[in-house]
Amino acid sequence: MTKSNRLPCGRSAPRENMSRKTTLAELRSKLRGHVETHDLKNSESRNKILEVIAAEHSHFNAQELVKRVVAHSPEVGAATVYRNLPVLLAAGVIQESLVQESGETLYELADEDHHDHIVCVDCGAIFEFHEEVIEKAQDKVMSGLKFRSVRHKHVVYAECGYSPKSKKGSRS
Amino acid sequence: MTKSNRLPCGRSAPRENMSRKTTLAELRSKLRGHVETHDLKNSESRNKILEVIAAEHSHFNAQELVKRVVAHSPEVGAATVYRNLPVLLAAGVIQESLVQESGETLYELADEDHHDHIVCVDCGAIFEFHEEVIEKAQDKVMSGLKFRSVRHKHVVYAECGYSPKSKKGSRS
DNA sequence: ATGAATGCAAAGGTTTTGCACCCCC
DNA sequence: GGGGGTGCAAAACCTTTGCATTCAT
Repeated sequence: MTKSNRLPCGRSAPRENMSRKTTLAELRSKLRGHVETHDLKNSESRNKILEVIAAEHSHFNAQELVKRVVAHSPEVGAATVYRNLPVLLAAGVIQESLVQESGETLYELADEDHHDHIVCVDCGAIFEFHEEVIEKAQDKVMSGLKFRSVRHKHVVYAECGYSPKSKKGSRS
Repeated sequence: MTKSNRLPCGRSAPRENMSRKTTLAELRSKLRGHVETHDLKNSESRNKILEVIAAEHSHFNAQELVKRVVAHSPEVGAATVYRNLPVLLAAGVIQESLVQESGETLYELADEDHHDHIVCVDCGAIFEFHEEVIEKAQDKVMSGLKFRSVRHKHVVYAECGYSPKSKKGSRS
Protein backbone atom coordinates (compact mmCIF):
# COMPACT_ATOMS: atom_id res chain seq x y z
CA MET A 1 0.00 0.00 0.00
CA THR A 2 2.84 2.39 0.61
CA LYS A 3 4.24 4.02 -2.45
CA SER A 4 7.71 3.66 -3.84
CA ASN A 5 9.20 2.93 -7.21
CA ARG A 6 8.67 -0.72 -6.50
CA LEU A 7 5.19 -2.05 -7.03
CA PRO A 8 3.38 -4.79 -5.14
CA CYS A 9 4.22 -7.29 -7.82
CA GLY A 10 7.92 -6.52 -7.51
CA ARG A 11 8.00 -4.63 -10.74
CA SER A 12 8.89 -0.99 -10.99
CA ALA A 13 6.51 1.47 -12.54
CA PRO A 14 6.21 1.05 -16.31
CA ARG A 15 7.28 4.64 -16.61
CA GLU A 16 7.36 7.59 -14.33
CA ASN A 17 3.92 8.59 -13.30
CA MET A 18 2.95 10.68 -16.22
CA SER A 19 1.08 13.25 -14.27
CA ARG A 20 2.87 15.63 -11.99
CA LYS A 21 1.33 15.43 -8.57
CA THR A 22 -0.13 18.62 -7.30
CA THR A 23 1.45 20.21 -4.26
CA LEU A 24 -0.34 20.89 -1.01
CA ALA A 25 -0.04 24.61 -1.61
CA GLU A 26 -1.76 24.29 -4.96
CA LEU A 27 -4.45 22.14 -3.49
CA ARG A 28 -5.08 24.63 -0.72
CA SER A 29 -5.34 27.34 -3.30
CA LYS A 30 -7.82 25.36 -5.36
CA LEU A 31 -9.93 24.62 -2.34
CA ARG A 32 -9.81 28.20 -1.14
CA GLY A 33 -10.96 29.41 -4.52
CA HIS A 34 -13.84 27.01 -4.57
CA VAL A 35 -14.87 27.86 -1.04
CA GLU A 36 -14.83 31.57 -1.77
CA THR A 37 -16.89 31.34 -4.91
CA HIS A 38 -19.47 29.00 -3.46
CA ASP A 39 -20.40 30.59 -0.16
CA LEU A 40 -18.77 27.83 1.74
CA LYS A 41 -16.65 28.15 4.80
CA ASN A 42 -13.10 27.36 5.57
CA SER A 43 -13.43 24.48 7.97
CA GLU A 44 -10.86 22.81 10.10
CA SER A 45 -11.93 19.28 9.22
CA ARG A 46 -11.93 19.89 5.52
CA ASN A 47 -8.40 21.19 5.72
CA LYS A 48 -7.35 18.12 7.64
CA ILE A 49 -8.79 15.98 4.94
CA LEU A 50 -6.98 18.01 2.35
CA GLU A 51 -3.69 17.42 4.10
CA VAL A 52 -4.23 13.71 4.10
CA ILE A 53 -5.11 13.75 0.45
CA ALA A 54 -2.08 15.80 -0.42
CA ALA A 55 0.11 13.22 1.26
CA GLU A 56 -1.51 10.55 -0.88
CA HIS A 57 0.44 9.64 -3.96
CA SER A 58 -1.73 6.88 -5.21
CA HIS A 59 -5.27 5.90 -5.95
CA PHE A 60 -7.57 5.55 -2.99
CA ASN A 61 -11.15 4.80 -2.19
CA ALA A 62 -13.49 6.45 0.28
CA GLN A 63 -12.93 3.96 3.07
CA GLU A 64 -9.18 4.18 2.82
CA LEU A 65 -9.40 7.93 2.96
CA VAL A 66 -11.58 7.71 6.04
CA LYS A 67 -9.06 5.43 7.70
CA ARG A 68 -6.18 7.73 6.90
CA VAL A 69 -8.02 10.82 7.99
CA VAL A 70 -9.01 9.23 11.27
CA ALA A 71 -5.43 8.07 11.79
CA HIS A 72 -4.24 11.59 11.11
CA SER A 73 -6.99 13.39 13.01
CA PRO A 74 -9.08 11.11 15.19
CA GLU A 75 -11.62 13.80 15.95
CA VAL A 76 -12.82 13.93 12.36
CA GLY A 77 -15.83 11.70 11.74
CA ALA A 78 -16.35 9.40 8.80
CA ALA A 79 -19.48 11.26 7.80
CA THR A 80 -17.46 14.41 7.41
CA VAL A 81 -15.11 12.72 5.03
CA TYR A 82 -17.97 11.40 2.97
CA ARG A 83 -19.65 14.78 3.02
CA ASN A 84 -16.50 16.45 1.81
CA LEU A 85 -15.74 14.15 -1.08
CA PRO A 86 -18.22 15.92 -3.38
CA VAL A 87 -16.83 19.26 -2.31
CA LEU A 88 -13.28 18.27 -3.04
CA LEU A 89 -14.32 16.86 -6.38
CA ALA A 90 -16.12 20.05 -7.26
CA ALA A 91 -13.14 22.06 -6.11
CA GLY A 92 -10.93 20.14 -8.48
CA VAL A 93 -8.75 18.88 -5.68
CA ILE A 94 -9.43 15.27 -6.49
CA GLN A 95 -10.96 13.49 -9.39
CA GLU A 96 -12.47 10.13 -9.90
CA SER A 97 -9.75 7.85 -11.12
CA LEU A 98 -11.64 4.74 -12.01
CA VAL A 99 -14.34 2.46 -10.76
CA GLN A 100 -13.07 -0.99 -9.92
CA GLU A 101 -14.89 -4.04 -11.21
CA SER A 102 -15.97 -4.58 -7.64
CA GLY A 103 -17.79 -1.28 -7.87
CA GLU A 104 -15.58 0.70 -5.57
CA THR A 105 -14.64 4.14 -6.75
CA LEU A 106 -11.02 5.16 -6.71
CA TYR A 107 -9.95 8.76 -6.50
CA GLU A 108 -6.69 10.47 -7.24
CA LEU A 109 -5.25 13.94 -6.99
CA ALA A 110 -6.72 16.06 -9.72
CA ASP A 111 -4.37 16.58 -12.60
CA GLU A 112 -4.42 18.62 -15.66
CA ASP A 113 -3.23 16.00 -18.04
CA HIS A 114 -5.59 13.23 -18.89
CA HIS A 115 -4.46 9.65 -18.56
CA ASP A 116 -6.03 6.23 -18.55
CA HIS A 117 -5.34 3.22 -16.40
CA ILE A 118 -3.96 -0.25 -16.39
CA VAL A 119 -4.98 -2.53 -13.55
CA CYS A 120 -2.65 -5.42 -12.99
CA VAL A 121 -4.75 -8.55 -12.63
CA ASP A 122 -1.87 -10.22 -10.84
CA CYS A 123 -1.23 -7.77 -8.06
CA GLY A 124 -3.84 -5.04 -8.35
CA ALA A 125 -1.32 -2.29 -8.93
CA ILE A 126 -2.60 0.59 -10.98
CA PHE A 127 -0.54 2.09 -13.78
CA GLU A 128 -1.23 5.01 -16.02
CA PHE A 129 -0.96 5.37 -19.75
CA HIS A 130 -1.77 7.86 -22.42
CA GLU A 131 -1.90 7.21 -26.12
CA GLU A 132 -2.77 10.01 -28.45
CA VAL A 133 -3.66 7.61 -31.24
CA ILE A 134 -6.40 6.18 -29.06
CA GLU A 135 -7.68 9.56 -28.00
CA LYS A 136 -7.87 10.75 -31.57
CA ALA A 137 -9.53 7.60 -32.83
CA GLN A 138 -12.03 7.79 -30.04
CA ASP A 139 -12.96 11.37 -30.82
CA LYS A 140 -13.38 10.44 -34.43
CA VAL A 141 -15.72 7.61 -33.58
CA MET A 142 -17.73 9.86 -31.30
CA SER A 143 -18.13 12.69 -33.73
CA GLY A 144 -19.00 10.20 -36.43
CA LEU A 145 -21.84 9.04 -34.23
CA LYS A 146 -22.85 12.63 -33.54
CA PHE A 147 -21.87 12.49 -29.91
CA ARG A 148 -19.87 15.09 -28.14
CA SER A 149 -17.39 13.32 -25.94
CA VAL A 150 -17.35 14.73 -22.44
CA ARG A 151 -14.96 12.39 -20.70
CA HIS A 152 -13.99 8.78 -20.82
CA LYS A 153 -12.62 5.94 -18.79
CA HIS A 154 -10.36 3.47 -20.49
CA VAL A 155 -9.13 0.75 -18.19
CA VAL A 156 -7.04 -2.16 -19.35
CA TYR A 157 -6.81 -5.20 -17.12
CA ALA A 158 -3.53 -6.86 -17.79
CA GLU A 159 -1.05 -9.34 -16.44
CA CYS A 160 2.09 -7.63 -15.34
CA GLY A 161 3.72 -11.03 -15.33
CA TYR A 162 6.06 -10.15 -12.53
CA SER A 163 4.10 -11.57 -9.69
CA PRO A 164 5.11 -15.05 -8.60
CA LYS A 165 2.22 -15.08 -6.15
CA SER A 166 -1.48 -14.97 -6.98
CA LYS A 167 -0.89 -16.82 -10.22
CA LYS A 168 -4.33 -18.30 -10.30
CA GLY A 169 -4.94 -19.06 -13.95
CA SER A 170 -5.63 -15.51 -14.94
CA ARG A 171 -6.60 -16.21 -18.50
CA SER A 172 -10.11 -14.78 -18.42
CA MET B 1 -36.76 1.09 -19.80
CA THR B 2 -38.45 -0.90 -22.51
CA LYS B 3 -36.44 -1.30 -25.64
CA SER B 4 -37.24 0.01 -29.06
CA ASN B 5 -35.30 1.78 -31.73
CA ARG B 6 -36.08 4.98 -29.95
CA LEU B 7 -33.91 5.84 -27.02
CA PRO B 8 -34.81 7.75 -23.87
CA CYS B 9 -33.39 10.92 -25.27
CA GLY B 10 -35.57 10.66 -28.34
CA ARG B 11 -32.72 9.67 -30.56
CA SER B 12 -32.54 6.39 -32.36
CA ALA B 13 -29.64 4.08 -31.85
CA PRO B 14 -26.44 5.38 -33.43
CA ARG B 15 -26.34 2.17 -35.37
CA GLU B 16 -27.88 -1.19 -34.94
CA ASN B 17 -26.64 -2.82 -31.82
CA MET B 18 -23.46 -4.25 -33.13
CA SER B 19 -23.71 -7.48 -31.30
CA ARG B 20 -26.32 -10.01 -32.25
CA LYS B 21 -28.36 -10.83 -29.22
CA THR B 22 -28.32 -14.42 -28.22
CA THR B 23 -31.57 -16.33 -28.42
CA LEU B 24 -33.25 -18.02 -25.50
CA ALA B 25 -32.53 -21.40 -27.02
CA GLU B 26 -28.84 -20.64 -27.22
CA LEU B 27 -28.82 -19.37 -23.69
CA ARG B 28 -30.56 -22.48 -22.44
CA SER B 29 -28.00 -24.55 -24.23
CA LYS B 30 -25.12 -22.64 -22.72
CA LEU B 31 -26.59 -22.95 -19.28
CA ARG B 32 -27.31 -26.63 -19.70
CA GLY B 33 -23.76 -27.27 -20.77
CA HIS B 34 -22.38 -25.45 -17.78
CA VAL B 35 -24.72 -27.21 -15.40
CA GLU B 36 -23.79 -30.60 -16.77
CA THR B 37 -20.08 -30.06 -16.59
CA HIS B 38 -20.13 -28.60 -13.10
CA ASP B 39 -22.27 -31.02 -11.14
CA LEU B 40 -24.98 -28.48 -10.77
CA LYS B 41 -28.67 -29.10 -11.05
CA ASN B 42 -31.25 -27.88 -13.41
CA SER B 43 -33.30 -25.70 -11.17
CA GLU B 44 -36.63 -24.12 -11.79
CA SER B 45 -35.65 -20.74 -10.41
CA ARG B 46 -32.50 -20.51 -12.45
CA ASN B 47 -34.47 -21.17 -15.58
CA LYS B 48 -36.95 -18.50 -14.65
CA ILE B 49 -34.10 -16.07 -14.27
CA LEU B 50 -32.73 -17.15 -17.60
CA GLU B 51 -36.03 -16.38 -19.26
CA VAL B 52 -36.11 -12.92 -17.82
CA ILE B 53 -32.58 -12.29 -18.95
CA ALA B 54 -33.30 -13.56 -22.42
CA ALA B 55 -36.15 -11.09 -22.68
CA GLU B 56 -33.77 -8.34 -21.70
CA HIS B 57 -32.32 -6.49 -24.63
CA SER B 58 -30.40 -3.92 -22.75
CA HIS B 59 -27.97 -3.41 -19.95
CA PHE B 60 -29.21 -4.13 -16.48
CA ASN B 61 -27.98 -4.18 -12.93
CA ALA B 62 -28.59 -6.71 -10.20
CA GLN B 63 -31.47 -4.87 -8.59
CA GLU B 64 -33.28 -4.39 -11.85
CA LEU B 65 -32.91 -8.03 -12.59
CA VAL B 66 -34.31 -8.90 -9.19
CA LYS B 67 -37.28 -6.64 -9.81
CA ARG B 68 -37.97 -8.16 -13.20
CA VAL B 69 -37.57 -11.68 -11.97
CA VAL B 70 -39.92 -11.08 -9.08
CA ALA B 71 -42.40 -9.45 -11.41
CA HIS B 72 -42.14 -12.46 -13.70
CA SER B 73 -42.06 -15.09 -10.97
CA PRO B 74 -42.96 -13.75 -7.54
CA GLU B 75 -41.97 -16.96 -5.81
CA VAL B 76 -38.32 -16.48 -6.66
CA GLY B 77 -36.38 -14.73 -3.93
CA ALA B 78 -33.86 -11.96 -4.35
CA ALA B 79 -31.14 -14.07 -2.79
CA THR B 80 -31.61 -16.65 -5.49
CA VAL B 81 -31.07 -14.08 -8.16
CA TYR B 82 -27.92 -12.85 -6.49
CA ARG B 83 -26.73 -16.40 -6.00
CA ASN B 84 -27.26 -17.17 -9.64
CA LEU B 85 -25.49 -14.19 -11.09
CA PRO B 86 -22.06 -15.78 -10.69
CA VAL B 87 -23.36 -19.00 -12.18
CA LEU B 88 -24.78 -17.27 -15.20
CA LEU B 89 -21.58 -15.36 -15.64
CA ALA B 90 -19.54 -18.54 -15.46
CA ALA B 91 -21.92 -20.21 -17.87
CA GLY B 92 -21.33 -17.46 -20.37
CA VAL B 93 -24.97 -16.48 -20.40
CA ILE B 94 -24.28 -12.96 -19.29
CA GLN B 95 -21.20 -10.85 -19.00
CA GLU B 96 -20.30 -7.74 -17.15
CA SER B 97 -21.00 -4.83 -19.40
CA LEU B 98 -19.61 -1.91 -17.50
CA VAL B 99 -19.44 -0.40 -14.06
CA GLN B 100 -21.29 2.88 -13.81
CA GLU B 101 -19.62 5.87 -12.21
CA SER B 102 -22.03 5.33 -9.35
CA GLY B 103 -20.39 1.97 -8.84
CA GLU B 104 -23.26 -0.17 -9.95
CA THR B 105 -22.36 -3.05 -12.21
CA LEU B 106 -24.28 -3.47 -15.42
CA TYR B 107 -24.64 -6.80 -17.17
CA GLU B 108 -25.63 -7.73 -20.66
CA LEU B 109 -26.25 -10.87 -22.61
CA ALA B 110 -22.95 -12.52 -23.34
CA ASP B 111 -21.79 -11.97 -26.85
CA GLU B 112 -18.94 -13.22 -28.87
CA ASP B 113 -17.89 -9.93 -30.34
CA HIS B 114 -16.21 -7.43 -28.11
CA HIS B 115 -17.53 -3.92 -27.97
CA ASP B 116 -17.13 -0.87 -25.82
CA HIS B 117 -19.68 1.58 -24.53
CA ILE B 118 -20.91 5.11 -24.78
CA VAL B 119 -22.98 6.43 -21.92
CA CYS B 120 -25.12 9.40 -22.79
CA VAL B 121 -24.66 12.00 -20.09
CA ASP B 122 -27.95 13.58 -21.09
CA CYS B 123 -30.27 10.63 -20.82
CA GLY B 124 -28.22 7.73 -19.54
CA ALA B 125 -28.79 5.59 -22.60
CA ILE B 126 -26.02 3.16 -23.36
CA PHE B 127 -24.64 2.70 -26.85
CA GLU B 128 -22.02 0.37 -28.15
CA PHE B 129 -19.05 0.97 -30.37
CA HIS B 130 -16.07 -0.87 -31.69
CA GLU B 131 -13.03 0.64 -33.29
CA GLU B 132 -10.24 -1.59 -34.45
CA VAL B 133 -7.78 1.28 -34.54
CA ILE B 134 -8.27 1.75 -30.83
CA GLU B 135 -7.99 -1.94 -30.05
CA LYS B 136 -4.77 -2.21 -32.01
CA ALA B 137 -3.25 0.89 -30.50
CA GLN B 138 -4.14 -0.32 -27.07
CA ASP B 139 -2.49 -3.68 -27.60
CA LYS B 140 0.58 -1.94 -28.85
CA VAL B 141 0.79 0.24 -25.78
CA MET B 142 0.33 -2.76 -23.51
CA SER B 143 2.95 -4.90 -25.14
CA GLY B 144 5.29 -1.92 -25.17
CA LEU B 145 4.90 -1.76 -21.42
CA LYS B 146 5.39 -5.50 -21.13
CA PHE B 147 1.86 -6.16 -20.06
CA ARG B 148 -0.35 -8.84 -21.45
CA SER B 149 -3.77 -7.36 -21.92
CA VAL B 150 -6.48 -9.59 -20.53
CA ARG B 151 -9.57 -7.47 -21.05
CA HIS B 152 -10.51 -3.85 -21.00
CA LYS B 153 -13.32 -1.44 -20.41
CA HIS B 154 -13.50 1.65 -22.50
CA VAL B 155 -16.45 3.86 -21.68
CA VAL B 156 -17.03 7.23 -23.25
CA TYR B 157 -19.39 9.62 -21.53
CA ALA B 158 -20.88 11.84 -24.16
CA GLU B 159 -23.67 14.23 -24.87
CA CYS B 160 -26.08 12.75 -27.32
CA GLY B 161 -27.41 16.25 -27.81
CA TYR B 162 -30.92 15.07 -28.49
CA SER B 163 -32.34 15.44 -25.06
CA PRO B 164 -34.27 18.65 -24.41
CA LYS B 165 -34.71 17.62 -20.81
CA SER B 166 -31.96 17.13 -18.23
CA LYS B 167 -29.86 19.82 -19.86
CA LYS B 168 -28.12 20.73 -16.70
CA GLY B 169 -24.91 22.36 -17.80
CA SER B 170 -23.24 19.16 -18.85
CA ARG B 171 -19.92 20.65 -19.66
CA SER B 172 -17.78 18.75 -17.20
C1' DA C 1 -30.45 -40.61 -0.66
C1' DT C 2 -27.54 -36.83 -1.05
C1' DG C 3 -26.00 -32.65 -2.15
C1' DA C 4 -27.55 -28.60 -4.88
C1' DA C 5 -30.79 -24.89 -4.62
C1' DT C 6 -34.10 -22.09 -2.46
C1' DG C 7 -36.84 -18.74 0.51
C1' DC C 8 -36.86 -16.16 4.28
C1' DA C 9 -34.96 -13.33 7.42
C1' DA C 10 -31.01 -11.80 9.70
C1' DA C 11 -26.52 -10.06 9.21
C1' DG C 12 -22.89 -7.36 6.85
C1' DG C 13 -20.60 -3.52 5.05
C1' DT C 14 -20.60 0.96 3.15
C1' DT C 15 -22.65 5.41 2.49
C1' DT C 16 -26.25 8.72 3.83
C1' DT C 17 -29.04 11.30 6.97
C1' DG C 18 -31.26 13.43 11.20
C1' DC C 19 -30.25 16.30 14.75
C1' DA C 20 -28.33 19.10 18.12
C1' DC C 21 -24.25 21.66 18.65
C1' DC C 22 -20.31 24.38 17.06
C1' DC C 23 -17.74 27.66 14.49
C1' DC C 24 -16.57 30.61 10.61
C1' DC C 25 -17.53 35.03 8.24
C1' DG D 1 -26.31 35.58 14.43
C1' DG D 2 -27.11 32.84 10.61
C1' DG D 3 -26.01 29.33 7.91
C1' DG D 4 -22.36 26.18 6.80
C1' DG D 5 -20.01 22.31 9.01
C1' DT D 6 -19.51 18.62 12.26
C1' DG D 7 -19.83 14.40 15.26
C1' DC D 8 -22.47 10.83 16.59
C1' DA D 9 -25.61 7.43 15.94
C1' DA D 10 -29.42 5.78 13.47
C1' DA D 11 -31.08 4.76 9.05
C1' DA D 12 -30.78 3.32 4.35
C1' DC D 13 -29.24 0.41 0.86
C1' DC D 14 -27.63 -3.34 -1.47
C1' DT D 15 -25.66 -7.81 -1.15
C1' DT D 16 -24.40 -11.88 1.41
C1' DT D 17 -25.26 -15.58 4.61
C1' DG D 18 -27.34 -18.97 7.98
C1' DC D 19 -30.59 -22.34 8.28
C1' DA D 20 -34.16 -25.39 7.67
C1' DT D 21 -36.49 -27.17 3.76
C1' DT D 22 -37.27 -28.57 -0.94
C1' DC D 23 -35.86 -30.39 -5.14
C1' DA D 24 -33.23 -32.73 -8.78
C1' DT D 25 -30.82 -36.79 -10.17
